[in-house]
Amino acid sequence: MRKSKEETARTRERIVDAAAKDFREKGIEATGLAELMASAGLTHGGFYRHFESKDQLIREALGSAVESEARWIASLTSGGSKHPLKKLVRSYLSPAHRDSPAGGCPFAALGSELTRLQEDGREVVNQGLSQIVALIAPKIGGASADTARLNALVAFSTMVGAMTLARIIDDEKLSNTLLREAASRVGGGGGRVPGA
Amino acid sequence: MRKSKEETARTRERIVDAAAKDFREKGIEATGLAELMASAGLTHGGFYRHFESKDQLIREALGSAVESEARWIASLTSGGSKHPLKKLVRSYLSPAHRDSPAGGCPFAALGSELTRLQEDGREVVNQGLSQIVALIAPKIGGASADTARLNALVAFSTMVGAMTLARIIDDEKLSNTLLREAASRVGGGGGRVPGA
DNA sequence: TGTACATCAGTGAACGCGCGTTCACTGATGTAC
DNA sequence: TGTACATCAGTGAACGCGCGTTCACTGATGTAC
Repeated sequence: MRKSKEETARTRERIVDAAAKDFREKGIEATGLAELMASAGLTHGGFYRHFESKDQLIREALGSAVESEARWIASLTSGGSKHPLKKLVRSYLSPAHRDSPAGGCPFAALGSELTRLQEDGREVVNQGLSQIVALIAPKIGGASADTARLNALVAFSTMVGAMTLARIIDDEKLSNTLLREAASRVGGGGGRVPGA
Repeated sequence: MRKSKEETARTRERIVDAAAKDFREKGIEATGLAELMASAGLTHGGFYRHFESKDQLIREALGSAVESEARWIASLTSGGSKHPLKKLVRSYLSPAHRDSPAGGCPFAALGSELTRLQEDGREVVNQGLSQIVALIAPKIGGASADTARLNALVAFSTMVGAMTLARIIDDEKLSNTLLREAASRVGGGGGRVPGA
């Protein structure tokens, strides 16, 4: 049953993608390898042909999730939009994002689990965070580049916290209101944004 | 080895307290019953004399953690303080709180795990959240009582998000700066607060 | 280009381990008279 | 108040189960000549 190099590479990618998705949906610890391999269309025995350990997969999956968030932010804030920050904030703090954590922000989906990561995983996540902050900073602005980065970090804190609480809150109306209000506080207020 | 009613009640409380602490420190799923009973000074076999299941303990421990946060907020914001909100925000967003999650805010310590709780646990946590918001609302103010509560909820979102990210961030200087900056954004800025 | 052999991706059973839960047992507490 | 018995908090061993990990095996791919 040996597979070609290309197919092997594609399989590996499929496992990382499934992990990035399952981890955000069910939590890292709560996701078993057998379950995860099944959602990549494989049996669990083959896992170790691709990875040394679950820890290694965690690192790669978190890296992938964080990178795809960065790409998502970059695509929303680039292009000739008049209000890139508003677009980003509204998209992030949308009910759609709240209701599908599997494809969304790993900081909101896994926040408290990320604080307990060991060194290697923390490094990946920290690098991703500073990348995200660097993308938001020029859109949010500030007296200096440092101030802009700090503004971006505080704004991102609000977005992560509001999304986490919006997912905890049972009352859907209150949850929606929180998202809307937090968005307006962070720079997503005012009129409609086309395509957001 | 039967114990008196009073001692039995104290033992039960000790288990709940240990759980409230261990859960916030290591995560709910990651904390085993044997480990938890040991930190209450018992062997694991006796657990089921006090609780029907781990799920029941989770509910009680979360209730306890959330209640003690409400008491903490109440004590900080009551009394004749001139700047009760500032006092609360600075205390919440302190490096001391960041460095000891075991005794701190369960929303910051367990945020993403709380989003995956089933019905009973969600209810406890939702009730606690609205209690906390009700305590902060009069201190933060707003055009109406509803607006004040919404302001409080958004402010709390920022606090939870900033604390979560501050715990993820490896660079201690940046982590401290985030806490300070988030505090000033939420109403904790300006000069010193005596006793905060 | 064709043949012979080594490699290795994927399968499915099995490993030890720690989990939540159950149980027989002990002996101090609580209760009935 | 004192005695006899039932209750039950806590212990420590054991349960089945699912976890991460390992392994023998299969057969298509890759390589050497």
